[in-house]
Amino acid sequence: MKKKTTLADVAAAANVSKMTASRALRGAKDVSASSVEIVRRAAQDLGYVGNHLAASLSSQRSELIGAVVPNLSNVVFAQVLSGISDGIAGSGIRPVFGVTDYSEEKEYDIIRSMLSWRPAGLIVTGLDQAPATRRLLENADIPVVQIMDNDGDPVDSCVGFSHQQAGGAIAEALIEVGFRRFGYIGCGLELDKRAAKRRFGFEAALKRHGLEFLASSIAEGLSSIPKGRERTAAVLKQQPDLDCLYFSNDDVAVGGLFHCIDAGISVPDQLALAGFNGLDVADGFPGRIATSRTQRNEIGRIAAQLVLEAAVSKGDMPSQNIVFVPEVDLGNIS
Amino acid sequence: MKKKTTLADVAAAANVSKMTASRALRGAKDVSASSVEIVRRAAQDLGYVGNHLAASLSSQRSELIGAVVPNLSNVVFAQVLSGISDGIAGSGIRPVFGVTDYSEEKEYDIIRSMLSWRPAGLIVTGLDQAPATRRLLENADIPVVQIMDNDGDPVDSCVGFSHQQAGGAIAEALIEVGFRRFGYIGCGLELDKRAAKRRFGFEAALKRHGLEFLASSIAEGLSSIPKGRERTAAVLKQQPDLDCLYFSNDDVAVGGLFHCIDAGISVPDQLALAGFNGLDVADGFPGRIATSRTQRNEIGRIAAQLVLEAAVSKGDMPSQNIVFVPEVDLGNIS
DNA sequence: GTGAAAGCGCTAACAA
DNA sequence: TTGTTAGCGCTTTCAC
Repeated sequence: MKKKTTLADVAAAANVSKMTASRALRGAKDVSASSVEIVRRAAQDLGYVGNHLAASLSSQRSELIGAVVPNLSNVVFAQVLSGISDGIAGSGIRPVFGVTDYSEEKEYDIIRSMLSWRPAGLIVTGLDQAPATRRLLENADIPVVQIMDNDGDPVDSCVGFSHQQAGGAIAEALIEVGFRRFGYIGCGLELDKRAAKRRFGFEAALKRHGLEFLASSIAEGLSSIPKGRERTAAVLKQQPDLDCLYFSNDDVAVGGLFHCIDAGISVPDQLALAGFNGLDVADGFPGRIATSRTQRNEIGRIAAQLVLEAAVSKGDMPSQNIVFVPEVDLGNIS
Repeated sequence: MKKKTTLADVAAAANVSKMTASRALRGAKDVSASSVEIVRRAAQDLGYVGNHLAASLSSQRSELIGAVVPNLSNVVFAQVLSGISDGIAGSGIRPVFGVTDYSEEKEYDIIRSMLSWRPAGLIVTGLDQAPATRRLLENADIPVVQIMDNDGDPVDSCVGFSHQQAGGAIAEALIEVGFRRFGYIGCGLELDKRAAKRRFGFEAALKRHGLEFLASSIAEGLSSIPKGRERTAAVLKQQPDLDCLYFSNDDVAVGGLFHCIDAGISVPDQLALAGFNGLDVADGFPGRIATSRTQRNEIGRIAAQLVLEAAVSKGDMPSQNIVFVPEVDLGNIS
């Protein structure tokens, strides 16, 4: 391992002190243009790559931001990360990510491990962390932005939407256009608190109209197209006389759609399907599914910008609470 | 900002030296069980969160790994990140990601910025970096794993597959089952070198059989379902007499499928469609599209493990070259 | 505009 | 098994 060139090497090559070199490379103002020029050239010649570990340790502020999401095998949280990446573009800050797989233990470990990097801020999915995790966030003394939810009590800032309301809103819309015989199919509600909130909101809306789920199937584990397909078959076998099925998300709903296509059930005429997220792929289907479109990219971007602003203003920025409203899209239903 | 508790505080509280505290918390072996117990308890009581910046600076090895992908708005590279996350699970290493948007400049900046964190290793998508970027990687003196491609000359290790071969393989398969009148529709080949390699491989296979693309449309910018739809309409208008369309990936192909469904073109009887990636969502369609299934999760996982192994063996591990072969899936074609 | 000294919080290397 | 000393490479602070 050849010795890495350090700032001292650059300074020596440029015949200035380490401090001048440091200032020149960081673009500080109190340096003469000529020094900047000489130092820049020396750094270039030596192939100097700064050391953020040392810089952050010394300056007590790191240029890392943590992003915690429950999963990355479907596109939703990937788009959140994409938005975060956009939000910090040009700031020099690098995003560190962690995938919890919807596990509270993993979430705790990930957040703890991220905190040990003294990040400039943390973006965490959801408001329902375990108590120990919440304590970690509260004591972190850095900007924390919880995202993708709004039903609960944020630690600090929050950028999201109410899942309960989203479930209620699409239920109201579906009732409005005439559906009455509802069924529900979901995956992993024991882990995915937000999906559970949607179901709750949907069911509450049904109740307000004197309705209820006539059939319901909740599978364990991650949502997937095959699981949606299989459960749809099972539910329709048990209760064929439904006019609308609400799914925990679009993936599961697409599985339902595939079952209907196979089984010769016309969507939405014989049976309407409703999901959640507003995935692009669901848009062009012959039988469109209804959905609630969420602003995933935006949420990631804005959360990242909040962290940036809070980091700049060094603690004297009030917590923000930014609320999105997912847009109900009934697709080609009446 | 309340002063963070440091290792010294923990050591003081436990009545041992900083070194003993350090060793106890890291689970080093040369510490008595009683010391470990006392230090652990003290750390717990004080809510101590270690400082990886200081630890990494001091030990000259960081527990960060860089992952560079071209984009995160489709699921392919999200699954790569997911695989990386799996591959480093339990190691205490945290992944830092960067999104290049297929821009060589951004890629350079991201990699440079990642290197300044002195990561344990770097996982970079593709083999076709700009010369300056390649130099950066060559001089980085850390394990570098290039992924998702195998057509070219890796800097260090490589986990991927040949896009050229993948294009050739599906072409051969389609010719084998009788297709002769091929068209091509792609997006962003000017940026996505790997998509261009697939087209090249496909076209080379056609040539070997005395065939060629009878129509071709290459759109600029990111691939998307709407773009695939629109281009398919345009190509079929210009050259209706095709029996098979090859797309730059599954997203574009799904767009093509949507056009066919709209236009009443039976897939694959009247017109076969072939994409690339093997997205789950494409599986259940009424008219299945042909595709090449790539092992994205696996590739991410193995790349991460290579970095881990190389980091442990401190430089004396030879470069690896792990080759996957995407599996051709003709769907329900003949 | 520039530099010297001190120290960020930890660990390597050695000594006890 | 434990402690001491000396840094890791940078930035802060303050003097010039």
